[in-house]
Parts: sequence; C-alpha cells; structure tokens
Amino acid sequence: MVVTESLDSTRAAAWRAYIEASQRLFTQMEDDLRADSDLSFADYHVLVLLSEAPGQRLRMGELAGRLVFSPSRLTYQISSMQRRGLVSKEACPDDRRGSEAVLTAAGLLTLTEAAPHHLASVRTHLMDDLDDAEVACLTRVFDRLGRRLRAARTTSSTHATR
Amino acid sequence: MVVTESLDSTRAAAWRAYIEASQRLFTQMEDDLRADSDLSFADYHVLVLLSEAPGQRLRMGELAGRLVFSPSRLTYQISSMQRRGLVSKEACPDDRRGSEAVLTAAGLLTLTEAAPHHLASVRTHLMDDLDDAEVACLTRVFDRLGRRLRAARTTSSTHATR
DNA sequence: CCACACTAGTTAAATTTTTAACTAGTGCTA
DNA sequence: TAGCACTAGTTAAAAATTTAACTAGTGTGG
Repeated sequence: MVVTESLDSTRAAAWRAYIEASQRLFTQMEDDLRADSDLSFADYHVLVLLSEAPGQRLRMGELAGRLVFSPSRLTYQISSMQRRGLVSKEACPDDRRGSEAVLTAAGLLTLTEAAPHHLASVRTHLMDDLDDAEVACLTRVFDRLGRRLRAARTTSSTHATR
Repeated sequence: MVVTESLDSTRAAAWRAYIEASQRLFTQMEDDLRADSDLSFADYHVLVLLSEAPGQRLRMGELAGRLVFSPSRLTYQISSMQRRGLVSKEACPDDRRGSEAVLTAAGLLTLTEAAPHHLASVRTHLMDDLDDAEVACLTRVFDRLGRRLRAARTTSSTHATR
C-alpha cells in the first residue's frame, strides 16, 4: 500500500468512508430529486436559497458563493432555470455591473412541491439512521469545517480560481 | 421558510452544514491536487485503487463500482489516463466482453509522488482539526451509510441508472 | 444446441462544467 | 478628476459528464 503513509490508519479509514459514502449519497439525492421533481440538486438549492432570501432575490455573486459555484457555472445554471421559468433576472439597482436572480411564482411552486419528496429522501437515506449524538457530531464537524474553508478562500484570494 | 418542514431543525442544520462543507472540501482537494500533482481527484483515486489491487489491475466494472462512476464516465476517464501513460488496458482473460485497467510504472511513480501532497492536504483541510472521537464518529456514520447505499443500489438494480 | 434475455463495455450526441478571455462598471489615489 | 487596478458578471471554446443507443459475449431454459 503506497498511499497510507503520513495519515494514521484510523484517519485514512475515516477519509475513505467519508468520500465514498458522500459520493454515493450525492448521486442518490440527484437521482431521487430528478425522479420525483425533475430538478437537479443545483436547481433545488438555488430555489431554496432564493426562497429564503429577503425579496426572494440574490446577487449572482452571493448565490455563487453559497452554492460553491464558479461564476460562469452560475451564469449557466441561472440561464437554464430562467428558460424553464423558475427564476428571472433583474439588473441590480445600486451596482450597474451586477444582476440578481429572482424567484418566480412558478419557481416557488416547484420548490414547495419538490421539498417534501427531497426531505423524505434526506431522511430515508441519511438522517433516519443517525442518533442524536451523531447528528450533533456531524453538525459540529462540518460547521467548523465550512467556516474554516470559507475563510481560507476569501483570505488567499489574490488569485482564487473559483 | 418553505423548506424546513418534516426534517427537524437540528437535522436540517446538520444536512446543510454537511452539504456545504463537503462541497467546499471537495473543490479544495481538487484544486490542491491539480496544483501540486496535475491530477484530478478521479485520476488520483483510480491510481490508488489500482495500486492496491492484486496485480495492480481491475475490471472496468469493478473500478466503476468503487469510484461511483457510470460505465461511460469510466471509459472516458481511463482512456484519458491511458493517453497520459498512467494506465494501460488489457483484455480480460476469462470474459471476452471485459477489459481491465492496469497500472503502469509511470502511473505508480506519479502516485507515489502525488500521495504525500494529497495526504498533507487531507490533513490540513480536514483531519488535523478533528479529535479522535470525531474521527470515530465520522467513520461509524459513513461506513454504515456507504454499506447501506451500496446495498440499496445492487438490490433495486432492475433499472439502475449508473 | 440454440434462441433469448442479460451483462460488459463502448460510442455518439447532448448537456454541463471548466478555463480563459473579455466587457462594463466601480472606486481609490494621486 | 483622470488614470488605473480591481470587481461583477458574461461569453466562447475546450473538456468532462450524462444519456441513449449500440456491439459483442455470456449463460440459461427449452
């Protein structure tokens, strides 16, 4: 085994299990979402984030940041959702370079129809199998990790790629 | 908030934190790997799996299963690695439909050079920040999850898509 | 044995994502 | 207040991924 130097075997095992299971979980979620709502995971998340935003609108950059999308990927994503009538796009009043994605009525309706199915799928594939301590552990670990990575990216961003 | 019905708020928070942090972590890993070894995450994983396999070779289907890749994605992945000299492909002796991916000497060398950097990146971005209890918790949760999802996919596979 | 349903893997076309270059607007500073 | 570096977002081309159709080989029931 060439590869397990420098990471103790406990942690190596944790890493492997995490990577593989996450991969499976994400593809499972995608499949479920597509099967019962004809949305991608990205579509769904855009809808959720917009639905929660004040005025149900967000700046492109803000949305990209939260979705962990590159700017160009977000442009594509939003224009696809625009074609399907789920969002619209408006010029940003105060910054004329900017634009904002706005949730449409159809988008909101789509979300309200999709949400129960998706949440059921989150439950059956992941959450129902976790006890409270495990949930607490995941929250703690990934909250901390998310904060740290978010910070790292804005810090070293002289040449940040995405 | 339209979306948080049916999943208690503790679990909803865990889900969000997990999704976002994982997304960030995966893109960070990709970036690091590409920066210091000119490999994608997928490239790296293929190299690891082959290096550990007996004869440093695996059937396409086996490899696809472990990587959680669709068959056609794997075909593309392997032919790209073949072009770069990291793997070769051989006909399968016992099943003439099949073929196997085989690690080349160059592939092994590439892996041994890449591994320390990648493992360092796993440590600095994730593992160094976790205590032993957290590592144990992640292993337990994701091992179980992986097993369950693996089982689900082979069970319901009258029409499995990938 | 042999038709037929199934498995392994590839291929071609369409879609998505990345990469790199670019347009336009902002805002600092000299 | 003009120049300049930086930010927001888009676009075009290249690369990766999915989807669907297809080729070839396997193996089983009749």
